[in-house]
Amino acid sequence: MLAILPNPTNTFCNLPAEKRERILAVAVGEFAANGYQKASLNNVVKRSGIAKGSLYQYFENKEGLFFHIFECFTDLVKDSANAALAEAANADFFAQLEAIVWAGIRFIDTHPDYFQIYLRVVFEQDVPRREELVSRVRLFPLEYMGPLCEAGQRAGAIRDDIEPAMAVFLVDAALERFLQAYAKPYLDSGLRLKEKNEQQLRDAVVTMIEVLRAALVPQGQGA
Amino acid sequence: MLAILPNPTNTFCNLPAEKRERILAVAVGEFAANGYQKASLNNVVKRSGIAKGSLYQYFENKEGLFFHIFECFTDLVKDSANAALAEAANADFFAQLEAIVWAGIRFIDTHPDYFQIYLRVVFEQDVPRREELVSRVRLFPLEYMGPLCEAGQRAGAIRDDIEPAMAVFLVDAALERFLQAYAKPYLDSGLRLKEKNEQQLRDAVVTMIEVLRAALVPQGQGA
DNA sequence: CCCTAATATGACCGACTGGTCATATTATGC
DNA sequence: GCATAATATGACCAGTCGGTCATATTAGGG
Repeated sequence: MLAILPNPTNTFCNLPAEKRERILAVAVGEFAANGYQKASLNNVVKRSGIAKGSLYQYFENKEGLFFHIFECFTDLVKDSANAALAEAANADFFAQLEAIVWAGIRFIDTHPDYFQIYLRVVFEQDVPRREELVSRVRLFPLEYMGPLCEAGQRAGAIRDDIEPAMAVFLVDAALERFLQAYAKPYLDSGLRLKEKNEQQLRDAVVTMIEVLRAALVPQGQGA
Repeated sequence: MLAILPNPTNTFCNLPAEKRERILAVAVGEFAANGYQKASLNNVVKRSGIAKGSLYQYFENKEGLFFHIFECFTDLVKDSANAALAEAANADFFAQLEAIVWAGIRFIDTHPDYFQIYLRVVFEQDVPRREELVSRVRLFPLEYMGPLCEAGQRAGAIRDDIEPAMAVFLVDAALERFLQAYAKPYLDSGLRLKEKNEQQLRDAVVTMIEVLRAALVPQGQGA
């Protein structure tokens, strides 16, 4: 399924860690700030203090650099989600959703530039192999949530009069938009997540999960 | 509140309608296909068969052209939403939501390029005065939905144990994402909206509204 | 018909882009 | 210490961009 992305050269991999990470950090910042097309390799080499030619000994071209960054991002996402789900493995469906939301919030706090790059990939058209990149990230929560919803329906925890796809859609929309709102205040429809303190944020998450539970639990079966 | 956007020149407004609309259509296509930054005015003049200098007699610069296009877009959106709400003025909250969704679907079918430009403005960082532009479009449904939710709570049609902001957030997230999914199949989490026929699409809309109703109606008060 | 004002034109500008390559520097094995 | 391979360098390239401007064309009023 997943086509292979070009790797950095050995020369890059053998670089001292400090230099390697400095270049990567500068490049991540540049792509986050400007998007794929407008990101300038001249800026990257200038700000990371290396020569233009060196960059082309580390990566095949602009795409190669970008794909490597995106691969780092997907690795970080997978680690983050797996850790969250491991902790909530035995909890019920909605508790697992809550764990996913918190993992997302922590991810955005820790790696805002990577999340910004992800948003750009999702919504810009001129990113090379965009749909393939998006699917690499989205496949994970979707493939996880689909079976979970179906299991919930079989167990009677989720109403069975709606398609599983619709349940997944609504949950996915709410969760993804919640994280977008957290990262981009002008998307939060008045929730003002970024102005909330820890406790208020916690309340907002709990409330959202509670409303989703009401939407998906069999009718007449209150919270 | 709303700062003034630069207008096209009189020269542009006095152009024969055919020529004016041809230029506009080409420019809309260019911005939709490439986003603000990568959109090429050289392409616009080439494809619309006018001289480079003429474009700069019609608009102050690239921003001026883009702002004019966005203003056309917001006018179309307002007309579309107002027409939908006028028809559903006396219906209940959820019927009005359904009308909004259908207006959105029709808008995307009729003006796919404009919708694409809107998505770009929302999720790209390098669009001039982006947040102001986004708020011009989002203000409308949000200012409309907020009071409607509060009225619903006072009338007992919407549960009053959640903040109105959270109700608005969830509804807005579901509706907006539904339209995004309709416009961009890789965002639809498996709903496969674009593969549905008219009747199946209608069912999907009804189901989504039904699920939202379950989420927001007072507990124990079934559909 | 002519003069003026409005409009149309495209060659041209400086800035910047992703990418190349001959050359310089450093590391390695003997 | 020397030859060879690996790495680092930045001047340079062709192409594109948004934007300008002197000049050509057209339109309108007297």
